Amino acid sequence: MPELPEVETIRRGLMATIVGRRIEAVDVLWPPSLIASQSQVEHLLLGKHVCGIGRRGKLLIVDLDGGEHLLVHPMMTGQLVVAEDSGTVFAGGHPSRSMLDPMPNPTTRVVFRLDEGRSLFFNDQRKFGRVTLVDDAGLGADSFLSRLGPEPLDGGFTLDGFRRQLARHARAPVKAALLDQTVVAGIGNIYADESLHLARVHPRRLAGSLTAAESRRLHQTIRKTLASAVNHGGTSFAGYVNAARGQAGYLVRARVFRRTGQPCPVCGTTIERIRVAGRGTSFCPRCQPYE
DNA sequence: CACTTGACCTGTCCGC
DNA sequence: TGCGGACAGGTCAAGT
Repeated sequence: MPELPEVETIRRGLMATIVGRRIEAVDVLWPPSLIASQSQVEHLLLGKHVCGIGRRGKLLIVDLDGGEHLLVHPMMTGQLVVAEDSGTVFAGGHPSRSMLDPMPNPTTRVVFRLDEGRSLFFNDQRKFGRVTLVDDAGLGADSFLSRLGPEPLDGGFTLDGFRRQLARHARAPVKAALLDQTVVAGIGNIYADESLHLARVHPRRLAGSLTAAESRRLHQTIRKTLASAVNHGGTSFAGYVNAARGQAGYLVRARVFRRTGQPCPVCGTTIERIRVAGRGTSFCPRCQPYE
């Protein structure tokens, strides 16, 4: 469930805690989590310094000197935790367990031992997440990275471009289009529902059926919703603790996500839950009428 | 090409 | 109490 705001929050945490550190050892506890051969780990990873942390959509990019990069996709339950030998926890991500548990914990898949007594733990309860080692060329040619749509909080996410993408998916539910990472990068189930509610658009409306005003509203609410979530440190769930900022703050502000059966904050109508594009979907039947 | 569905996982919750 | 099944969700492969 880490979407753009959660990954951006992780990125900021890692900027403050592992940039400049050297990788001294890599412990692979569950091999499928790390897409890199033993030889690559030994020759391309060990001894390298972390020189920057980037992000593209929901993908975190750890830059190493020597032109190598670790692409981290948390998928649903992946988290990155930085801890010191003393036990101090510095940064986190979406949790499946409390990040204050001792590291490694039973969900730990890969451990990057760093200098100065620090370690970066990749934990992933459901084993869907991946850490992939690529070089500069691989960064550009990566099939996933190169196909991503624009960053929604950058100038490249224009209204005209968004409308063209909606037209391309004219016969799909608009929510399916929002979840398509080639349309716009970084939106997942939470912020799709939140953006659609704020824009007063029913999630099952066909993308090609939106009026000019509706697509303009949706373009705006995507940016507004994501920016707000980034400012609040992303959406947290039970057990999530970010040592730098405390509990991440967006969930209590959610308007429809995980609020099935509760009153809509705008009109008081009961929030309903339906299935759209294979995903659980919450919406307000009054604010977001199908017609 | 556009769009939908199932597989991948595992912890949790539900009904019997 | 225990068990089977549904559910959660991001991406990709395979299907219509």
